[in-house]
Amino acid sequence: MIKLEVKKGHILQRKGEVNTKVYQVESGLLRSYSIDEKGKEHIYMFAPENWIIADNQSPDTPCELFIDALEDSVVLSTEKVDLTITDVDSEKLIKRLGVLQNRIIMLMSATAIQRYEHFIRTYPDIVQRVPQKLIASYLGITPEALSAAKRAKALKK
Amino acid sequence: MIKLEVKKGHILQRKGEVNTKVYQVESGLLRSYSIDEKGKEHIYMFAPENWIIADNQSPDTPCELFIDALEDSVVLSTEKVDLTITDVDSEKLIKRLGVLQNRIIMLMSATAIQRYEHFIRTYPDIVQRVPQKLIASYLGITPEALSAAKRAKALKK
DNA sequence: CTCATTTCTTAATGTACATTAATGGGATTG
DNA sequence: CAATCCCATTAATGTACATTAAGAAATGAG
Repeated sequence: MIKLEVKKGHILQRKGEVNTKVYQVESGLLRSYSIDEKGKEHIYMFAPENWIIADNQSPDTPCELFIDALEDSVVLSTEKVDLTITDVDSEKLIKRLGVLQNRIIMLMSATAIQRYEHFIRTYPDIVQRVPQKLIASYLGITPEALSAAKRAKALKK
Repeated sequence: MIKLEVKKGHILQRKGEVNTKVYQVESGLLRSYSIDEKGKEHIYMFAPENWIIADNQSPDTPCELFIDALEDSVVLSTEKVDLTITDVDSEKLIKRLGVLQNRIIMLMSATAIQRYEHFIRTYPDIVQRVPQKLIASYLGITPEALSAAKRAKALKK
């Protein structure tokens, strides 16, 4: 287990690399994201203080995600193989499955603005800390679409 | 742990109920799905033989998903609270996180036809067993869109 | 086998969001 | 302080997919 100090913008993991590490955020903010064929970024997860972030692929396959720092951060890095079964908290894993389940249902059934409202309710602190365009990327839409959706909503009131 | 024989079409769990059970499929095929405000179904997961299916919410909150049988099935039903930590295989949970991760990335970055091709590669057996409209529902599109996408693809060849 | 039901396909139209491009406002750095 | 960069917004146009409706094909029940 190694403690890392990472500067904003530093990339901890790249897609295609063998992914053997799990990162625990002590302070700051990390994110994981994919880049599609057209070069567009899609944020998979934000990881503020006390969150764990990693590529959920088996350790012997190349990973799908990039991980980098959105703020100067302090991170504990652990080798996946060093995590014994007793270390892994099944309850936390199940909780995360629940988060991903809700995310998938939202992506399939909710409009952009509904997903945005759900996000600011669920992660009010992150909204304050990152630019809107990154939230749009998490929601699966463009910053322009998010901007337009908020305007349309404001007009209705 | 109870063994259930469920007929095709039987609903094992409804949205809003307290969700205390985990189902293990011995034979047949189950699915979990949500129904949105407009009454439209969105399939979250197919569960053929040897799969485990459940709502990934904590056992004290009302569940998000319906679970029913797409074929006559035999299912082992277990109370979540009866699953001790030693029962839960962390490795399987992590593998499932990987599956959900890929699903989310696909939903955010791939077109309908790309998601379809990924699906038939990943679950070739399920394609044979369920109508196309259910696969469309899993992919997050309408049956009409899937039909059109396949036609467009065939024309290109 | 026959009828009824479900499923698949096609086509016309509608809509949410993407793309592109331009503009102005903060923030950041030399 | 000026120059630059990043970010948010707006508008025009484009596109993927939804919706609606109809008919054809497959499936299932009696």
